[in-house]
Amino acid sequence: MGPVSAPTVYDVAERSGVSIATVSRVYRNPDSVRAQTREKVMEAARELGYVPSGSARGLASRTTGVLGLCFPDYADPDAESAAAASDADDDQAVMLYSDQIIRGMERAARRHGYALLIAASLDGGPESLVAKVAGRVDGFAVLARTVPTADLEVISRRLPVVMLAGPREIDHLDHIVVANTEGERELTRHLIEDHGLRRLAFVGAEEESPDAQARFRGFQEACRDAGLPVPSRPEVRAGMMTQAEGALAADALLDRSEGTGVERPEAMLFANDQMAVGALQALERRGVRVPEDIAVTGFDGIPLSRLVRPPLTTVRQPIRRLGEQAVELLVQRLADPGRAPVSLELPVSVTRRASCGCG
Amino acid sequence: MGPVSAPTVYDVAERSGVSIATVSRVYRNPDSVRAQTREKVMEAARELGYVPSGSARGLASRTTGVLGLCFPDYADPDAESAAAASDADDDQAVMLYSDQIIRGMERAARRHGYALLIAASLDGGPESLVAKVAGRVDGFAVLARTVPTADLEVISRRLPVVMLAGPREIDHLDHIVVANTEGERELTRHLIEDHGLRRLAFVGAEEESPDAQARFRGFQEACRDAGLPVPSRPEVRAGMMTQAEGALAADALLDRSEGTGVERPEAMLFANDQMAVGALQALERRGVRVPEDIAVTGFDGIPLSRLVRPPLTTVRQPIRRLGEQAVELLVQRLADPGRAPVSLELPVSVTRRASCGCG
DNA sequence: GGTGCTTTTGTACGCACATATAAGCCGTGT
DNA sequence: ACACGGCTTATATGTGCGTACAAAAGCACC
Repeated sequence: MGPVSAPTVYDVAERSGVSIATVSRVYRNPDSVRAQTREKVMEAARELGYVPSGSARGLASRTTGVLGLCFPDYADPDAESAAAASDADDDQAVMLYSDQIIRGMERAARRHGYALLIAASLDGGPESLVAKVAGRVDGFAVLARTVPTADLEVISRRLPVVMLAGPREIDHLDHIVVANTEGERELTRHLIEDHGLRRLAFVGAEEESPDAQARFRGFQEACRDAGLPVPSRPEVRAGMMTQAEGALAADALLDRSEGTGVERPEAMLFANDQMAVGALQALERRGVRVPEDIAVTGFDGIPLSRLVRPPLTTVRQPIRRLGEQAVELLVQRLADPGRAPVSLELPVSVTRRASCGCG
Repeated sequence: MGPVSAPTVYDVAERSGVSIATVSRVYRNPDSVRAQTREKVMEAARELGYVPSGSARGLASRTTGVLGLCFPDYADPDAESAAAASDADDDQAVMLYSDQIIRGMERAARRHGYALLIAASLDGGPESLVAKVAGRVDGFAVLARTVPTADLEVISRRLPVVMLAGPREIDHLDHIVVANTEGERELTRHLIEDHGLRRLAFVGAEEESPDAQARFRGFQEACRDAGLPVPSRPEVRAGMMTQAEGALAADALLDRSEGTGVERPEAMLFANDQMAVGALQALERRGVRVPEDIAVTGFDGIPLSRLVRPPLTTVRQPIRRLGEQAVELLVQRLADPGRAPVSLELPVSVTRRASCGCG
């Protein structure tokens, strides 16, 4: 039958003829209760269908055993049928990214005995989802730009918060980024030095994406180091870092050179893999060969990047590690709330595949 | 500053000169408090860094606003460096599956104002992760075979539980499955009738996988319907439904026919996409062409299936939908605890691509 | 049977908030 | 002057469990 009014410690205590303290001990520290008593209690609990109330425990013990994650979900949660039915490509970028963080955090959390509470951020009144999460966890991670800084300011005074993959908006928070700039610089250097390419076009994204910005900086640095002209802004800016936008960007770049006398770029460097994959498709449609006619690169190292034809040269980003590290930082800070704020930069690595002309 | 001792309603009430009840109202039902009073309270809260305690709220209101998910994680959580560094392929099968459920549940949960608490199941004493989750949520979903039936029996008497993708172990629970048998039967029929294939080899998995079993039943039925010999067991059984195991299975099948005089099968039907993808790689390595020399099919319809060469004919399974439906069932049952147990079977659809000889 | 310990169990209070109920305020109508 | 009604806020109690401290029960030994 369905759930009935929930039994409490008192019910179990009464049924097994002990006090509530003993019932509590059986669950929190079984060894502190004589085996015989423990059995009595556990049997009564089984018979009654007793499950300890997490809320009551949390209240009494002042800890929840749960860590949280707030991430953005660009997809409209109401557009379910369309998205689910077609597994819309446009979703994949964000999805893969946050999914991997979730998985990384879940694993690391489990190692430390925590469960994971996740919520895509949503703007709202004083009762935003963020506040809800914040009240139910011992600490949590926030993907950049998902929670208003003002809210974070308040919340971070009450519990540990670690900021992921973005600018450090609040300087007393722990903070993790990946080496976007270094990675793109190294990738660009590879194209220039090892493949002798000169006319490079960087495809960025909306200005607000700090990742895309940092990667563009790396691109600039490599150009400068090589003595090439240093563009002050990306050649093209996509709106959403999706496959569709990547295809559009590639088309735009080619159109630009076909009509006019401008020479076609020798390489397109995309701010992420999704766009690069879309570009590969667009190029194939136009009969432009990769890498013979033009080199293409991405950034992130998502699984797709290895499976497309040609396999995509990219910069592998340890996304899952990002989630794991977030948990580690949270756990460490819970153990030592007083320590100085930590800022980590996770290393990335250039993955050379066929799309740039490598093996 | 690190987190300090958390301010409570009392602190906010005192600072803003109202009672704690008013503070509570401001958060739970802002409109029930005069705007002027509300502002006073909110400002005090901001100054103090007040965040309502989810535990206390849960206790007092007897609801948490959180739904849960228990799923299996076959990966060893301690093997972090190896797995994270290489993004091991072997992980992907499970990962994609549970990740999609997580995403589906998260979206649907958010639509209904819930957050999602996730935990990979872990055996343990009376304090297993499952119990922890159960105590902190208003209801939760369980992937088949992740929680001992005995535990579920107890927990389901206290709160709604919906069982996903597996046998209905407890008959008073809500339950969702996908049409595994029908899907594989239809797929097999397609190979037999439309491509004229006769020597079919089904690659299953460890016996305990109910999904693989159900799919094999569909395979059997199609063979029977077509008047072909009906195998009583899969041609090969993989251990883990991973790419690596799929490759091994493909090799095993080919080796078997090469050495001996046994004719090579005309088609390999894998119990899931991951194995099929691994098989494609193995076949390519051996110089066996797909679909000219042999047809290959999968099951699940993961994004990869469309990207591999050749694109994989498979059965699309609405995994994300599974998660969404789980939430819907939970929400409905929370609204009406008395209603009869629901059992859903989600439809699947055969996706014909090049790997079977289509298009 | 009593003594000095150790182990096991019980009592009582606190955790932070929700909410039912009561009280207060203010303007209106009698 | 007083009762009334609608709106706002305060008081008091309940929520289920953890735990310090106290009490009791074992237990070994004299």
